[in-house]
Amino acid sequence: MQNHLVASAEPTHPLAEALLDWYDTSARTLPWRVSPAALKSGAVPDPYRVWLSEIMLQQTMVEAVKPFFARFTSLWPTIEALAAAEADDIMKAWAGLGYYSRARNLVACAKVVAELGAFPQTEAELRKLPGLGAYTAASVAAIAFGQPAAVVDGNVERVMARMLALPVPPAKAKNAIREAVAAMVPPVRPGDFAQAMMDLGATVCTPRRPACMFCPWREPCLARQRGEQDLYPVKAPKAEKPTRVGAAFVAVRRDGAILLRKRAGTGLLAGMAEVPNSDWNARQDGDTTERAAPFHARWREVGTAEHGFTHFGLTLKVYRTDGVETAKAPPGSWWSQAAEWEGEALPTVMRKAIRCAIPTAFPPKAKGKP
DNA sequence: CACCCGTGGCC
DNA sequence: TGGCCAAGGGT
Repeated sequence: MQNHLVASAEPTHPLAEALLDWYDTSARTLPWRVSPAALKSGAVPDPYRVWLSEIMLQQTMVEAVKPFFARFTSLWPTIEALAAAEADDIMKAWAGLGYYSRARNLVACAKVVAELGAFPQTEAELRKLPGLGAYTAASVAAIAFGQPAAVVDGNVERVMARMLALPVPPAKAKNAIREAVAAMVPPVRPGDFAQAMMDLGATVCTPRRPACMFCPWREPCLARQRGEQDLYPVKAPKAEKPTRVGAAFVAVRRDGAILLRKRAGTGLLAGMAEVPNSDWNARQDGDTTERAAPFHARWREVGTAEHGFTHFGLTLKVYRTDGVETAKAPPGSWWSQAAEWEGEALPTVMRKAIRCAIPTAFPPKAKGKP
């Protein structure tokens, strides 16, 4: 029932026409994308890959997603395979990508879809699935199923803020933006149109120094006409970001294993692994955090680990003790051998803390030029 | 609607 | 170097 090839009597908006022409020659090649040429030749997108990529791309840059997408599709090539997987294995594979509720919703969504037998194909039905909000439901409907849905993400907001010279932050004009986009969605190639808007925002209409000379919309763009493209989108005032402090405890057994435990199922880093640690408070008077140690031992302070979360910064005092006996492992915890650390569901802040205590753990990836 | 929820790259 | 930013969703 996919209607990628279903024509319509409605005309395509001139701006959509120009954008699709630009997309035909300028589309990015992405592992989860069916190229416009392939699509025209009859290739059909895999809804599973479209959905998985859209979830991973939420608030996450393309380059960060690529290795995770490759890993996931290798481990779980289909939605049925993913639905049958152990949730813990999925959390482990997600470790490092951030926003871990996405991974929990991914598991829940996979089970629902596997039960249904297939993804629903309409925006309204997709919207009911866990982890699919307005953006993702529209994007899957458009890209995977050829539905004329209005896809509005951060890229589209920025593009439209400049097109319309919006005098307010895009978040304050969501309805106006969605309506403006909906009026442009073409009756054919709505999925390409959505991806073209996002490619335009990502490669031409960029947050800083937009490359207006290469933009298919440089003539109609109101901000560009005024030479004020750098003034948009209007920024919302930023909220203050407090700093919290806490303590983390790296217990090293005589064979080199370290003590880990699992975080609570809700809230920050829900369901992820951690080294034992104190509460993270706004202020710490003295070193009372040391009382949060998992057991009594000679804890040496070995340094601090800094980490920035979305809405607060964290400074963790890191303590280490060595030569621990196995009998001292508290219930709910487990000993993890060095060879297993990379595979644990450890978020980045915990990897930093462990690296602080054990410098050979989690070596930074070599990425610089030789 | 305001707030919560990660991470790494960039200038 | 630190603030800003990137294909949002849930509550």
